Amino acid sequence: MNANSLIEDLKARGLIAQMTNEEELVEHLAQGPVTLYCGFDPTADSLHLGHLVPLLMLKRFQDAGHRPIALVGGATGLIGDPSFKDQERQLNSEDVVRQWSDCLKAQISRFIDFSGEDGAVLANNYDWTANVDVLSFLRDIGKHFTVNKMIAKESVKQRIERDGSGLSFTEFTYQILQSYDFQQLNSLYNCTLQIGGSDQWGNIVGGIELTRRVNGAHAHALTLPLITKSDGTKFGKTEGGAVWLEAAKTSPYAFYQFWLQTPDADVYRFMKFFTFLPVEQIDAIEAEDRKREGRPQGQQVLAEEMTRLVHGEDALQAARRITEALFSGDLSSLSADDYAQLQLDGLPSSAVPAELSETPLTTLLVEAGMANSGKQVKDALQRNAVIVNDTACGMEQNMSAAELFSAANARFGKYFLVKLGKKKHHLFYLAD
RNA sequence: GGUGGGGUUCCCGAGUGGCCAAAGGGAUCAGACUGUAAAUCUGACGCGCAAGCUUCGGUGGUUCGAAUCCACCUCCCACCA
Repeated sequence: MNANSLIEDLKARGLIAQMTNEEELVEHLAQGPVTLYCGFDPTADSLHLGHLVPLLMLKRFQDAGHRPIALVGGATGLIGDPSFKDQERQLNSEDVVRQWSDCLKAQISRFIDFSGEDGAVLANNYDWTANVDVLSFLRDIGKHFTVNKMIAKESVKQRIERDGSGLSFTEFTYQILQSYDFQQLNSLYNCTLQIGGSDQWGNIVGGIELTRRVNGAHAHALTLPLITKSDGTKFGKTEGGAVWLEAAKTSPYAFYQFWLQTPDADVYRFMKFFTFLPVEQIDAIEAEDRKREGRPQGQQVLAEEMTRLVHGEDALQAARRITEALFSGDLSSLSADDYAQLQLDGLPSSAVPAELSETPLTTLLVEAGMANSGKQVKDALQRNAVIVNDTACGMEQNMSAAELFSAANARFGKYFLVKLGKKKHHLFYLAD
């Protein structure tokens, strides 16, 4: 893919929010492989969906022949980025941040190819920040920043002007640190492009300026749009919170389901953002869906692409098997092996407690993690929305757990598939 | 250090002595309708199957009774020094 078509493709996908001079950037990219970077601060032990777009963007550039640097913010993660945050954040301990940094490194490696001499680079800004002493920092770096400009940045303006919040000097300094990263990466790797979410524009531009002043080098910026949902709610959240890229935190099945439930109004847009399918193909799918009656195929395609990309082919197949079994409506067709497979595939499951005579269903299902409180289960019971092996249960069965979960009622003498509402499933099994 | 304003259930935000587990909105969950979509309508929404239990920054007090009054403490914000 040549430089122009890369940018053209990104535009067609709606993946570009802002760029520094487009012509210059296109020309720069055309002149040969460019080294670019994107930073990921360790704010948790896993990346989540919000990180995926920039991460994949690095991959898009790599696929187009450029060299990405994935920067883990071992240093910046200790400070906290105030950009567009309405509150000061809690500082995390160094140990925790270091641990999280390692987690992120492992994840990032799954998406980008770091092998080979010209392969991608995995960097950590802790390496060039930790040993800078205060005086050098203030004299060599701080001198290039005017507070006037720093305050004027849109990303911190709210915090400075708004009543009821403040901005600590610590967080205020963040933009200098990030600028320093860019300048360092420019020196170390001749990195000339930084990408990031559109909220990073201010920080990136700061880095461009510092790079010019200190290194005399010309650098570029490209930001990605914030992913929004058509209904205005926040993208990437489910009942359980963020959708993580780590299988242990968000199972491939849950991940697959998340994408499958994408609203029609968002699905084609998301396909352009998140998948590597050509834009024409996505447009074709959309056109086809428009013509067909009933259920569109977009969500299916999106869910498969994403699950395969993040968790791999095997995990995708497992997620599909579970989905097939649970939503086809016919549980009687499942064999004993199928039940065992569901469990292996990652359907949430737990053993039936030995003594149930005193345990209401509400408690049992809450303990299994199917609901947050007994009230929710009660609500479902009152509407006959709790189904144990195809038997709908009402409030009057609440104290009948022992009977419902008896060996006599178990499938293959062992399994109980419990459904709460339409979408929550849990496999109970009798312990041997 | 001074003065003033504020801290209410996941979030926003009413509530100034009983009728308050606490208005309203948002988020969320369930039901109907559908396509595991959206929109709409219905219900739930501190905890508990229930009896009942625990909340309104903290502690102590006044009172038959406090989120509401008093004292002290604490945190946040604004202005002043």
